[in-house]
Amino acid sequence: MLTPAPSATKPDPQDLLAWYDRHRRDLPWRAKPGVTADPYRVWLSEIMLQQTTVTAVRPYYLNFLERFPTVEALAEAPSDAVMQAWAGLGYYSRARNLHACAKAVVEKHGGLFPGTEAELLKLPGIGAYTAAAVAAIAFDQKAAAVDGNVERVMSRIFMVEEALPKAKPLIRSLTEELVPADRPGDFAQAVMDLGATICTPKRPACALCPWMVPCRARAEGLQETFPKKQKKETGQLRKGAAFVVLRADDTILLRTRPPQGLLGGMAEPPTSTWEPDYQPSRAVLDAPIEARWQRLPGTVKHVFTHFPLELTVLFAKVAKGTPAPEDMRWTPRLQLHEEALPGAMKKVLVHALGEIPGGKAKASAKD
DNA sequence: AATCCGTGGTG
DNA sequence: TCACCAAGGAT
Repeated sequence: MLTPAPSATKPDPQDLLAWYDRHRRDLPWRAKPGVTADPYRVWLSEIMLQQTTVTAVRPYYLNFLERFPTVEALAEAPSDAVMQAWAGLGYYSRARNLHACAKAVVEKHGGLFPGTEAELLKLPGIGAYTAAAVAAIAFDQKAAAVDGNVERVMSRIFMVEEALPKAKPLIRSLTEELVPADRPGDFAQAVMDLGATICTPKRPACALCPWMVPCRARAEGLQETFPKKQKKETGQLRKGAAFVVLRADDTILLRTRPPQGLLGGMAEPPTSTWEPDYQPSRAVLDAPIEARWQRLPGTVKHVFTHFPLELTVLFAKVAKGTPAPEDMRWTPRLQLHEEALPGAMKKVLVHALGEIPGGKAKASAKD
């Protein structure tokens, strides 16, 4: 051979499992060592953890478990209660699918989650990753759960030059070959713990890594350049107006967004359309109700996945008995915290009314 | 296959 | 400030 192989050593799953036994994170949805996990809790946590940090999920998970202790309880709950409990966590289609999935498990599977990847995959809100994760963690199936952590770890270990997402099939097959037959669930959680605590996106702690020796990227000093990714551009700023109406009986005008699309099924004060060239000076023309509108100083800014939003807030007081326009309703100000209000809309209400009693949105007045 | 979906933390 | 990212799925 004229050129030496980068590394002939293969990563040993047992080395990772030994590391996991000493350094595993203690998480509320994670069963104690040697104990088989409850499928309902594993599934619930996996849905919440999709594209969401452990820190953000923890309080929501505990609250959900208290309000909906079993899959039956969740299936029987009204949709409003589920959406309200999810409000603030983001990606609200997850909440709708979560509810639909609970109903399907009760109606089609007698209240017991199916134990194979293929059957799990048929349920709403469960894709390739979650099916494998639940199968491995809750049912000891030899399944490869490939999430963002695993993609990062594998792309570094094997120095995958192809960019994501094109590299997904290759990374999946590389992962499948490493899943051990004896502890597939622990292996899945071990790779994710490694990615979350050692093999981090920036400044990975390679010196502490159980797979430092076989890691090809580390051998080249190029670990931080993996995984390669396609760039995506940030969206254009959209502007609009939000209308906060306070009726004399201390109620606020709200509506529910359509079930599909952005913030689907969530509550909000009425707003104009959101467009790049929206003129706030003409916002009163879009008002849902006739009133003496007061344009509040400053704006509310919010960043969605694919575009930033800037809302001008208009405020009005109206007389008791004023009827709500079509498809809108009056909610007592003291019950706003029971509404399924996404973060952006909480910011709007806080901007106009001050802190929401029992709410937990942060104020954000600018300009 | 590429786009659409929230939010909060971080360097 | 800002780009990046976090236990992805549906269409």
